[in-house]
Amino acid sequence: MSSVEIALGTIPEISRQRRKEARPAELTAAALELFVEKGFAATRLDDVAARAGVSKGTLYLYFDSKEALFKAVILEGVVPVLDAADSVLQNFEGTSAELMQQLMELWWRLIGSTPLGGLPKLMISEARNFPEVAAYYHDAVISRGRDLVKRVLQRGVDSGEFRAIPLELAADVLFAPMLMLAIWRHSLDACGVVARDPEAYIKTHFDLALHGLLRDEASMSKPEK
Amino acid sequence: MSSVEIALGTIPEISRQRRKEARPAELTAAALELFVEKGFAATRLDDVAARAGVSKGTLYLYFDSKEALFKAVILEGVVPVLDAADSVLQNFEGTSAELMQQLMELWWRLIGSTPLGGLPKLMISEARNFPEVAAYYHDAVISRGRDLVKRVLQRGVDSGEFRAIPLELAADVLFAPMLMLAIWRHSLDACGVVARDPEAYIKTHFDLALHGLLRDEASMSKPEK
DNA sequence: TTAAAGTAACTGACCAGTCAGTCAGTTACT
DNA sequence: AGTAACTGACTGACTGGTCAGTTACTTTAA
Repeated sequence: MSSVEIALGTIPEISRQRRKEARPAELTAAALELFVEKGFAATRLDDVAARAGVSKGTLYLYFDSKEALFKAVILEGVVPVLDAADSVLQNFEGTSAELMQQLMELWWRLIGSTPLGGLPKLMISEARNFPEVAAYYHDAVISRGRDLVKRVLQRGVDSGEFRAIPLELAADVLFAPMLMLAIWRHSLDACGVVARDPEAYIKTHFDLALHGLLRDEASMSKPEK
Repeated sequence: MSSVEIALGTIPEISRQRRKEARPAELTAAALELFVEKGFAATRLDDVAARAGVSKGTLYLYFDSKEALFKAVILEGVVPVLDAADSVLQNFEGTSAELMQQLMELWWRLIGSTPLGGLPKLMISEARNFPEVAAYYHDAVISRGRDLVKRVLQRGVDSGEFRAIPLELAADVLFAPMLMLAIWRHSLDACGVVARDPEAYIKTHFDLALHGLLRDEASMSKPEK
């Protein structure tokens, strides 16, 4: 009966006032985890609330509907970080290859390896069920990210470091392995399959992106031997 | 009242006997489309049945449960094609670069651009909800596909055409852009966003995979100018 | 200092709609 | 006449969303 000794929350020593400010973020964090794990439709709001340490009723104090919660998860997850990359690009001094490596590692550290790394999987899974959110995500994240990569490539081409390649297409091609790394992590890798080592994967990707597979260009034009 | 003039199926002129054989495939085809579009949980069996031109009751004559239908969709989609690639590899005469290009185009023609191209998205979305199916898919498709790519790479390395690279990682990295191409097609590309041109995308990927970004290797060691 | 009144945050039982799964009955073929 | 294929109304479990009631804290006043 007495609920005194049952179910102490994880962070009980905070006043309700202060907690109110933290609640939306706690709820969206819980929702992100569960949406990524189970998908939007298969996630129960009771579970989201429970994981955030509140009841379902409380969830509805902060979000009007399940769909509103979904949108909040995306919008909140979208805001940060992309600016950080922007300023790295602006102020960078070294070669474009180095810049590229830096950005790849930055992305993995700040997004890929964090809970935010689940967003690509989530957005891919649900895009067709939430076209407006998908459109927003496309404009706010994908276009911007692609632009960033394109600018790095352009920088390399301008300096003569990179070959001339179709920027738009190359940007997508070069970012795909990073996306897949994050996606694996939240899908098949999460069910017992032996996962890749992210560092080594990124290193290999970077190496291939720069040098390609061929041993040397000469052997292409000259007959072998 | 009379259902005579309502809702003629698409292929009405076939006897029930003969239809019975085709039903499972018709149902899994309809289910694949809807699972890929909406996800497993959000897909209604009434809709699957309707799209296949039957009632829900009929669906249950062929599949025991929604989950059984899901498994059938995956298992059926998995069986074909991979063998075709195998034999191409065995009998190929040209350079490994040519072989790689052939296989990439083959994959896109037979899988990526067909309804089967939805499987990666579906499997990624649902892997954690169906770990056993994911494990099967991993063994039957992913491992085998990865092996195939590894063998192509090995062939190139052995002949001196390719540099020595970590096979396992490189295989994943090089296949990622192809997977993403198929995934885009069934997620964000399907909601109004301007889609890439697959041919051009694959061409760029192939070019980058072979030659990399750098203009020439020499410029790496020598100072520029 | 304490107690009473006030209020914002929170709860969980409940309701209404949905959908996987069933089965008695119908239809088309032999 | 017999039967295999098929139908669609039905049910029971589940879950998104609501709201009357409870709890934890603050303010007022004696």
